[in-house]
Amino acid sequence: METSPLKIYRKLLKHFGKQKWWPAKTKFEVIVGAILTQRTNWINVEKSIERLKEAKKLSIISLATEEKSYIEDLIHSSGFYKQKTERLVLISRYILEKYEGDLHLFFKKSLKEIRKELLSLKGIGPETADSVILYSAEKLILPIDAYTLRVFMRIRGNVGNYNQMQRYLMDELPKEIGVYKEFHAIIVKLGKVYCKKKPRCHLCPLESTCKKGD
DNA sequence: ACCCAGGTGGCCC
DNA sequence: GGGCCACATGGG
Repeated sequence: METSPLKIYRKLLKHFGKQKWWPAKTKFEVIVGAILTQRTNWINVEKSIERLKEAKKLSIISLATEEKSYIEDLIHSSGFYKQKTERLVLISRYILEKYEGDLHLFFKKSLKEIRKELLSLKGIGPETADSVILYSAEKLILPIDAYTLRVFMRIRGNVGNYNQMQRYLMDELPKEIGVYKEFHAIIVKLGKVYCKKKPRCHLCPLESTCKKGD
């Protein structure tokens, strides 16, 4: 029975194949998706992103200046649409005002600085910040989501809080952006397919290591 | 009619 | 530090 994160990662890779995250065309689209998907099914997020694109509002300048009620309408399908509109507008205005609307300028800063600035924005918590840093800024940090905590809880028992889980996994995994990107994506894939409330452990690739139940 | 989804902030102790 | 709640839609 092997429970090391790297072994688990390899097993999941073999089972599911590469996920090739993040599904977005631009760095800014990653940020928008990261905010919209907070506690929300990705299908609903895709609809919002499509609507933003059709309306030609998927840009820093548009989201920073557009009427909020209009953005609320465009992202309606993602739920929590008032909060999320606030969050999209806030980060868009931040990048516009502090970095001339140029994400590359923002991402030239150090990982620590970027993380600190993202976390200072209301509505950007650790997972959203780390997702933006990994998939948009493409720097070395591993986002921890509910699935990650659940999966490792089932395999190892108590896993601690966000920071402890993150430290543990980043310490165990090869320090490569590509690995981190795939690892996070494939854990989400596992969570979507198998680790629902009713575990289907007999089909799960981690069956032998899973303690079953939470 | 429930339950959940690629969280976060506010409040409480 | 952790526990609980509001935030809201759409699919199973």
